[in-house]
Order: sequence, then structure tokens, then C-alpha cells
Amino acid sequence: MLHAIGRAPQQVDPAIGARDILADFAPTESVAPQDVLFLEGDEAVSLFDVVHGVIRLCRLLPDGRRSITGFAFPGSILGLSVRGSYAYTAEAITPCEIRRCARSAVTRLLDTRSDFRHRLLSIVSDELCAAQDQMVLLGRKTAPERIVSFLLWIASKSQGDGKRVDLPMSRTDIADYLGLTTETVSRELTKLKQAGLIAMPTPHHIELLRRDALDEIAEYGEAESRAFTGKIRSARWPS
Amino acid sequence: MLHAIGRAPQQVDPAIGARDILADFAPTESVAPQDVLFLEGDEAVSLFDVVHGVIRLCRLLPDGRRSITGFAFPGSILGLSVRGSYAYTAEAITPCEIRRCARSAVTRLLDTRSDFRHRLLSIVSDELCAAQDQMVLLGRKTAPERIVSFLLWIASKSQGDGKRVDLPMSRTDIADYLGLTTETVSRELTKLKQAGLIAMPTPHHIELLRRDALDEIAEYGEAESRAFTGKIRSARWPS
DNA sequence: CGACCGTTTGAGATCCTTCAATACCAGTGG
DNA sequence: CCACTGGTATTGAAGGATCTCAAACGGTCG
Repeated sequence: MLHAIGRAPQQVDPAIGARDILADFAPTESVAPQDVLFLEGDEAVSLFDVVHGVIRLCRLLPDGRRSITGFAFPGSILGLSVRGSYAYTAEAITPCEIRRCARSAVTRLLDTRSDFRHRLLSIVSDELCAAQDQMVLLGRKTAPERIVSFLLWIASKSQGDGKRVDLPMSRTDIADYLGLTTETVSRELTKLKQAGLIAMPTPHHIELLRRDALDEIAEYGEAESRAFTGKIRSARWPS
Repeated sequence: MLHAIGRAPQQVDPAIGARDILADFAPTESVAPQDVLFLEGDEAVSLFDVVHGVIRLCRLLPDGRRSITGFAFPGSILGLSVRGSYAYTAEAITPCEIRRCARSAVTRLLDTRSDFRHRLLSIVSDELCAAQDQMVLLGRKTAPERIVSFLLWIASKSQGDGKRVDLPMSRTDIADYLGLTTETVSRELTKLKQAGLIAMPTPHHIELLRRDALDEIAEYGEAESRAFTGKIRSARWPS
């Protein structure tokens, strides 16, 4: 399943060091693209920490429809499950470096290292927040808004000037992440290109040409109005 | 077992004693329907524990589109945020009993009580799993599937024989939770009624008449095929 | 070159939304 | 008792955003 790659270790982003919470407790392992770290439903024996690369987290419906519930970038934790089994499948998209830690060791770390405890809780709390962002995107955003939100999100994950973005994942992955089809993803990207908001030297390299316009489309600055969210409704509780 | 949509009924009132993790540390408070516990963006000063009732968690887009990212039932934890501010607004739907615990006290509990630590982590881990269920629903399920999944999920949260369900929330709430419009919610419910799968004595009381057929529609037993999720793709990492 | 795979483009169909009207229920006042 | 009101839910008709099906394009590799 995982084959160690004999080549020289990828350099780890220095900026990520602070979040590599297993750095002191487990060695890194190399994972090749398309390799499966674990399958949904497998017994959750280990916790994983992404040091380098991008990993996709998928779920399947019985009839084959796929949903990508997240892309894991360096700093992400994978495989947390208090119940016995993994909630999703994790597959590498790019060559990755990960750390693996047995569940029992994690429990021990939680009990003995308060710094570890707080970092784990912090990461999980951030992931919950990201999950809610994604629910808003899937539930209420239009196709162009989803695409632009996605591009800006990837850009924010990349080092660099924030103008050049590379998309390691396929159009199918993007579609399954955004709740769209590959055709729609492709069409919306070409529309953005034709509108002059992005450039696309290759399908996997995007340049953000007009950040202002893109921010606008993505409804950046989400929920700035923090007013009462509901219409005023009858105070009675429906019997 | 896999975490499918209607999964793991965490039982209500009497049984949730085990999950009422602040029971020993904070008194209960009453909250009236439509009351706001906290607003998205507010400084996250407290953690809340739902003892009784149902609470909705909402997010807003700048133009007013609303997304309900979850309904909190007894046993849920609200307001966890390691960053400074709440990620969503929490509003009571029914009369509720909650416990409130200051952030500093939570930190202290985390450091001193390993039972508290494990229960909190367990709850958060379940919430992450539920969030992924919801992403699959929003990203890949059709309107009828969403409605039925929702009904079965609510049923699993209710005590009783699992046949009678009551929906404390409005059609608008359901729509904002399922990424649909109220009209579509209403239409799909009447279709189910006309097909004889449910009865609807009042808009807020549903009876599940043919559980087998409903399970089928909701694609219960999600992802039983745990095979490799992706098509086989080129092993090369796109340059 | 020719096959393969991923991406893009096109045309038509469909599911869901939008807009609008009607129904329903509880409370209130004539 | 009944009309009236406000809020929610339901129903209808029409439109549109996205999907489906299908073909063309463009790289890579044998």
C-alpha cells in the first residue's frame, strides 16, 4: 500500500514546523501519489500528520457517487476517530511526507503533554470551522462562487505571492469537492479566463489576475453582518 | 461500522447523562425559543453544553443567504473555538436547558480531568464525522434523498419507537440545513406522503410508515463498498 | 504515429429554483 | 360567531443553473 520512496526527502516548509505536532514523536514516511493511507471503515489504528504534500479525503455513496470532504495540506491531522473506524478514505494526490502515530501513543501524549493537547484541540477546532465553511459553500453558493472560493482557498494554502496557484488535483477531484461535475468546473474556469480574471497556462497552473474581482465573487468577508440571523418568528414553539 | 447518515443514535434525555460533560461543573440555564446563545464573530468566552432542547447553528453570507450548519441536540457541545471568536450563531429552536462554562474553566478541566478530556475529544470527533456526512449530503445527494436522510436522522435523535418524528424547526430551517428552498422541502414531503411512505398529521409531526423504502431512498449503509475510491489515474504528478 | 487519459466544448434534458397565488391555523377584535 | 390579520406551509407555472451525454482537443508515452 505505502511504498517508501528511495529518493531524497522533500524539504519541509519551515513555516509549518510549528504545526507538525508529531515531529518529536514519529519519523516521516514517504507516500506516492494515488497511494491509500487508509480506507473508510478500516479500524482506526493510527493518527497521521501531514508534513508535506496534499492528500484527499473521500467518501463514497453505495452507487459510486463520490464526495471529497477535504484536502489535507501540511499541518493537517488525519485519522482522528474516537469510535473504532476511519470516517473517510485518505489518498495521496502529490508525493507526500507524513508521520504516523499509533492510537495508544496518541492517548498517552494527550495525557502527558499539555502542549500536544492544546495543539491537537486547536487543529480539530480549525477543522470543524473549515467543515462549516464547506457546508455553506455546498449548500448556498453558486458554481462560479464555489470555483472562485476554491481558487482563493488554495492560493491561501500556497506559499508565494498569492498570485500563482497550482492545482495538484484533477478536475474530477475538484468537482467532487465542490459538489459539481468536471464539465461545470471546466466551464467556469474558462469563463473566468475569458473574463480576464485568471490565466491558465496549463490546466494545473492558475494565475489570479484580478484579485479584487475574485474576492468579490467569492463573497469574501463572509458574514460581516452579524445581525440576528432569522426572520422574527412567532415565539410559540410549534406543538 | 461506517458512519452513515442516520448513524449512532446518541440517545436523548435520560441516556445522555453520560454525555452531559459539564454536569458536574456548571448549573443549567433555561433558554427560550428564538433566543440567541451567541453570534457568529462574537468573542468566544464560553463553552455550552446542551442538556435539553434543540438549537440551530447558522452562518450567513453577506447577501443574506443562510446556511444552517447543524442542529444541536442534547449531548452536543457548542462554542468550541481555539481562535478567538465563535464560528457560527446559535439560536434556540425549542425551550432549552443548557450549561455554560467559561473558557478558562474549560482549559483548566482539560488539564486536570482526563475523563473530561476524552469525552470532549470524543464529542468533537463525532461532530467532525457528522460534518462530513452533511458534506456528502449537500454535495452529492438529490432533494428526495436529502429529505429522507434528514427525517431518518431526526428519528434517530428522538426517543420513542422511531416511527413518530417531530420536527421542531420550520420549513425554512430545514431548507437552509439541506441546501434547498422551503418550496422544495414542502414538495418532497408531500410526494412522500402521497407515495404512502410517511404520514403528516401536522406539518411538524411525521410518521414513518415504510421504513424499508425510506432507508433505501436515503442510501442507508453508505459506502459499503470500501474499494479504491478513485479511477486508476496516471501515476505521474501533474507538473 | 497511434493509443490513452484528462480536459474542454457543445447541445439537449432535468432538477430545482423563482415568482406568485392559495391554503391553513391561531389569535384578535368587531 | 365571523371577519380580519400575520405567519407558515402548500401548490402551481415558468425559467434557469447545472447535469448528462457525446464529441473534440491536447498532452504523454509506448
